[in-house]
Amino acid sequence: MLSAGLPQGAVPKLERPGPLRDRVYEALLELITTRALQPGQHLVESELAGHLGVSRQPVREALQRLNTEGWVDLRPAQGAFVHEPTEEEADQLLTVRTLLEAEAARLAAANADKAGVAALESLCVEGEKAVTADDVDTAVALNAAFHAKIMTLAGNTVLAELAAQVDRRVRWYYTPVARQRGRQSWIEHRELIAAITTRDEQLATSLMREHTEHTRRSYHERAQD
Amino acid sequence: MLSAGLPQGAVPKLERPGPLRDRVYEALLELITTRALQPGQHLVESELAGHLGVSRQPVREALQRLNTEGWVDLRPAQGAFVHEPTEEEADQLLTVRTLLEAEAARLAAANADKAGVAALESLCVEGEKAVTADDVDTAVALNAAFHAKIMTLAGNTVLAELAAQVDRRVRWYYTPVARQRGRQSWIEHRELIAAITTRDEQLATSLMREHTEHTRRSYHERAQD
DNA sequence: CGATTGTCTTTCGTCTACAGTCTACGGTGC
DNA sequence: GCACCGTAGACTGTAGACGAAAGACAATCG
Repeated sequence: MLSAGLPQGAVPKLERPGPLRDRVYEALLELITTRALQPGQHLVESELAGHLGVSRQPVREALQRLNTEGWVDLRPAQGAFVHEPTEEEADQLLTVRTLLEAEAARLAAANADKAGVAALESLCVEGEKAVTADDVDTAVALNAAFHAKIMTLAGNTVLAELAAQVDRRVRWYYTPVARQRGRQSWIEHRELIAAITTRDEQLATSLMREHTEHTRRSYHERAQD
Repeated sequence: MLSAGLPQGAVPKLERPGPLRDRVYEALLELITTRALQPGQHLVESELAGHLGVSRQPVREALQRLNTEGWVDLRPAQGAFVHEPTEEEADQLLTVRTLLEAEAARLAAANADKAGVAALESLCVEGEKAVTADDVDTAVALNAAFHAKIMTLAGNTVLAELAAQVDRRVRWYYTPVARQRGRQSWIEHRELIAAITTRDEQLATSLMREHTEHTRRSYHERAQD
């Protein structure tokens, strides 16, 4: 017996660094979403490589992935540029997000079990707490977690992956808005939980649709300021 | 004036080879969709590189892109393997496709102009011709073109890009089915055109939803054989 | 006879080097 | 003074080489 004296599952699995390109990818994505790298900025491979302490190759691979996912534009023989969101694109992206999220809500209503609903409620409570405490960062994170949980409950992997990508970009475009729309958002979440609990697919769908549409409206109102 | 004696837009744009990785990408995608590379097969970089007459680098970049789009699985420190579709995944993918296509139909109904409808009708006529002539390959191609045209008419770039990816994978999974379901498919297309012409968004949505659902049903019936 | 360990091959992950191409700037002619 | 051309610099695109990890197989020990 090899596993004789070992503390069951507590073996840390020998945390491997994992492919370098992935870490570069995450680092760059972080830099982009936090606006450290601004839209339109020219990303020079050798610069990034030097700055991150790696070679150009992993940087290239990360940039290519970012390109396919719409974060950077890769102009041939010229290099990578941080994608510049347009009004139109943001709107289209939100349309798609509404679609995906609404479907997820429907599937979640169809599939959710007690444990799932309990998890949602727990997140909701935490979220309301964060809003009350004016802890915006936590509130935003919990909001993302809430939507992610619904995706999980929907049980559709393909849908989840697409939604994850779209969601992240939407959050990028709409960060200023998301930070405003705190309390109302969690009220709508509660209604959604109720619909899921009672297995009302129709209601869950339309609630989620309304919910994301509210975000769109907030954005356009804000844009007029 | 530089463009003085030039035949307007007939300048061949100086056909540049374009990034090598893209051509490798297309080549590999072709090989995968045509089953020349079978699901589960181990793709060795150096082999592919030698076979295509290029270095390993462009092959790597193409593989990474194929990975993010779900065509191959990239196991760390082990290499690329052609993705193996599962029943469950095919079903989930079709669910998403239904969503996206239905939304596209709705938007197309809202936006389509005379020229657009005319183009759809033209494709429909061609498609029916191909079916009558038992020209399956052409019929399949025209079917894809029809759906792509609807996407264009919808005018949502983001939606179109997602749908293009999902569609291609669905076609991969369901090729055996798609080749069966010829004539009925084009009848449904005609109904859809009618709905778009009359700007009936509701009808267009539900028709498209039914249309893709029929494909799912065909698949499951066939799976029972 | 079975399990384990050591080695060996294969293949990936990363780095370095070189050639092609685009951009920008300065000089020259009108 | 303005426009055009030529040159230089910088960056990307591609190729080749080296080190490292994973899997397979055989030899060895209990």
